Amino acid sequence: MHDLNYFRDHLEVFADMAKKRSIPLDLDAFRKLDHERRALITQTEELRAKRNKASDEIGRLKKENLNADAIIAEMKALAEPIKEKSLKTVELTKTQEEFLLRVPNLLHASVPPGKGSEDNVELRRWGTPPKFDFQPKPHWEVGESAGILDLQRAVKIAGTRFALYRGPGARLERALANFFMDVHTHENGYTEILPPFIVNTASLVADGKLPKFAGDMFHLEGTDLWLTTTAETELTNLFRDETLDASQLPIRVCAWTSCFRSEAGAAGKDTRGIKRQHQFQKVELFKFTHPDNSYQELESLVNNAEAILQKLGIHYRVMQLCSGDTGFASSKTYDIEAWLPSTGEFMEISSCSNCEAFQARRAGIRFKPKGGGKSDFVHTLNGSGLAVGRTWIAIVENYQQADGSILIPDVLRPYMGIDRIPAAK
RNA sequence: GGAGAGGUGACUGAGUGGUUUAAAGUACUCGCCUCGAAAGCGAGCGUGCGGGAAACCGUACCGUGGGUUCGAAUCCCACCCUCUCCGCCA
Repeated sequence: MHDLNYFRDHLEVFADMAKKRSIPLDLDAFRKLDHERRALITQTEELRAKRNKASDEIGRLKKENLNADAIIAEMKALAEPIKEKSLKTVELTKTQEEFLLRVPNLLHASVPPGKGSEDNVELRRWGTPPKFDFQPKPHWEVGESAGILDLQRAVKIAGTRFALYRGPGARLERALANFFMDVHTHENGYTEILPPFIVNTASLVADGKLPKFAGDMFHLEGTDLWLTTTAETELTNLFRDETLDASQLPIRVCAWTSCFRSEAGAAGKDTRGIKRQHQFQKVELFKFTHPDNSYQELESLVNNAEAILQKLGIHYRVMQLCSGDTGFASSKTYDIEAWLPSTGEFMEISSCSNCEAFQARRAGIRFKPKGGGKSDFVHTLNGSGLAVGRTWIAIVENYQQADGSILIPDVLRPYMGIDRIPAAK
């Protein structure tokens, strides 16, 4: 969310942002509402001031055993208009907040213009695609024939867009998660967090998921609770309504969680295989930083995520998202995309963003500057390090062999206990 | 799930209807004192919103939301959370 005073005084900045993101933003409606609201507040507070003064007077008169009936009668008449005006004020304030909660973050100056993913800019590539002397198969075929992926039974148990892994397939998912967490905690300086996988409404508003994206989540009926769509939500809310000390920054945390997405509106997209699921595992990287160096921290965050793919030996590219493709809460986002030989295309496997103070303001996460002075909002950064299920896909596709077996990359062998997943059980 | 106790500023903690703007202490910041420090003394010390060029003024906030009243931290109702005990349970 944006600071109300800044928003009001810089409407042209926000009009420009809306244009770059190709979203509608009715600033005239805001202007009118804001004007009306402020006029009403002034009126209400004048009446209240009058009443407060009279109440003091009544108290004084009563103390001295003097008659106060005349003033009391006068104030009684004031009660109704005060109530009426303050109710209207609350209503207008709510409308205004609702409006502001739906305004996306401002974009960093370096974000390239563009409408959608087709306008994202490729920054660099690492490695090369593996060479096959046969036609590489898609992951669901490799997985099903090796007996490590069972989509039919997953449908029976839960429904479409769910997966069931078996034997070394299940072990591979667990091995990847452990490997990621070990690298980030031992080599990259992140502290491991194991948070709840269910979050309340307040946490989602603070994170920026609500009110706008309620349709993308699973809501637990009759409660204030939702299944988490990403550990970003839990990690953002670690320090909600807390003031940190500047000397503590940056704080780097990571978490392995299950994530749940209803994928409403994704009908027909990625229906084959396990690329787009209602439930998947992800290792999330998260930083709370001083505003002065959040962009340096964004670069190292991306590098931390890239390091995983390098260790696994998977060919990838890093994209900078254009203005139209940058997420609601983000000022600047890099995507990492892993190579899939079956389609000859890259697949998003990580998304790393600097949200600047956008989430911190919603969540009330401040820091006290070193030399003292007024506290300010931290910057929050998040990124996948990496999506576990999609890395599973990348491993299975890139390391498949002509006989249907799957080689295990060296770094994963200690976690798997085997160097190859055999073709048949 | 049941019973009891409790939720007040960064922290401790007073405050059961009004002449007061939440007492006091601790911590913190500044000043005086000192060669320097401690102690002592003096002052400051919340957030949002509205008005104002500013100084500043006004207003709201004592878990949350309603209600009673001319006036609520204080009285009433509902809910949430924490602690203790019991029950259940991986």
